[in-house]
Amino acid sequence: MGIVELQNGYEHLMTTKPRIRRNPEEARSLILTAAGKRLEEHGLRGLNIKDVADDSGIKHGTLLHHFGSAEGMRRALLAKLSEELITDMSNILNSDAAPEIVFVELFRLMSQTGQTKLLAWRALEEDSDTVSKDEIPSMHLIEDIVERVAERIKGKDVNLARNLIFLALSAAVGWGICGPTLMGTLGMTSSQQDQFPAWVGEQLTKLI
Amino acid sequence: MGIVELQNGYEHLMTTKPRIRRNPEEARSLILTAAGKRLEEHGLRGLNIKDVADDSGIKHGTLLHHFGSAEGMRRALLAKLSEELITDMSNILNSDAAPEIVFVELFRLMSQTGQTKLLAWRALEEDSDTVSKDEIPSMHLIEDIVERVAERIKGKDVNLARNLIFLALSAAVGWGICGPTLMGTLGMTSSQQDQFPAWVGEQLTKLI
DNA sequence: CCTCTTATTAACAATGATGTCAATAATATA
DNA sequence: TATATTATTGACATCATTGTTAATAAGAGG
Repeated sequence: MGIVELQNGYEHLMTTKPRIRRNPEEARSLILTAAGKRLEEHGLRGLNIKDVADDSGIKHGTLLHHFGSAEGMRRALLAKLSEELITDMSNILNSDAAPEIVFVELFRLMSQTGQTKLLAWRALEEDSDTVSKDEIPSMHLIEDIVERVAERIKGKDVNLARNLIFLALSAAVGWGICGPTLMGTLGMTSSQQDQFPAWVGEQLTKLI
Repeated sequence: MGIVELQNGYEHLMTTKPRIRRNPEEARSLILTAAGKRLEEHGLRGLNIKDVADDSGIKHGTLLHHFGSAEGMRRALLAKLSEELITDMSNILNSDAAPEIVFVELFRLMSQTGQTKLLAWRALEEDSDTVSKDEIPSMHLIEDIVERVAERIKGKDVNLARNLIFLALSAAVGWGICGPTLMGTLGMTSSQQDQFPAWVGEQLTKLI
């Protein structure tokens, strides 16, 4: 770094600044990781190519070389985070754990600020075209999960299973998005707040 | 408008452009209404003072005069929308309607894109300091509502009432934020989707 | 060792958003 | 009517963000 910042008149002594040359996947990965951190810590305004590039230790021109445009970078991040979220959800729903545990885990997952911001970001993206279909990973296994839950229900009611899963998911999402705020206005103590996920699990289990 | 756009050399004929002078509240109201529309239709990027001013039929300098800064305008909008949402929620919860109806109404409220974007926006606002406490309208009546629901419960279980209300609210929020997307990946038909709010109402009523 | 590809970089250009300021005019108030 | 207040406006200044380009150098493959 300092090598190139010599006083004027000594340019002939300047050593060319060494370059790190990464392969494309590595560069893209570095950038998207930094971008994800920025989204968590600084919100959407943090997702500009200059700051993301700085955090990744590269120049913003290089970033543009890899993603084409600032929008391109953002869409890539959106796709990556969406995929990760779906994977996490699937893993939880697909586990052998008891229903109550599953619900608590779902709530825990959605409580992470990263997931909250991801969902909020997606909700804010005005035209749904911005998120092209093929960027949303398909969730083949979800049908298996629905059936597995259905098996625990008397009469193997698939629709009931689907509704229950959806209720759990949307409650978890709502909790992640504005749990603390709502809790506050509802006058809940923090211990009541902590118990809420478990309580939901307990109640929903009753509906099975 | 056209009056001032005469050819050069005729400036002496120019009539001074008439000015509309509004009182401050009216001006602020005009601006925030336009801003709200832009948030719905264009997302966060639509909330810049130039576009909002254009939509309100005023100059952006005037907007700055009333709100101090672009951030000031956004915070004012956030406060206004939050207040409206809380009011709407309170009205629904406070109505005499049967529980199932109440739940359906809550879901309908949250399905409006305006509410979705509001919540998403709030979730994205990085530092919670940005939303100062006094901008969130207090919800005194909520305690009354909780008690009224509790009266319908055997044993007047206030905590149960609170939890139920919160479950309904967070499910409605989750539905508003990513209902369609999740529904799609879960393989629900559109008629199943339409029935979901009513189904939730039915189920939650069982828990009373 | 030579050549080709391309990741990387600095410097610059272009655009957009935010904010400042002095002048003006509408309205209230004396 | 005369004066004070302030909402309004255009023109300008500033800053941040995005994008472009030509030159450079790291590494792959011959």
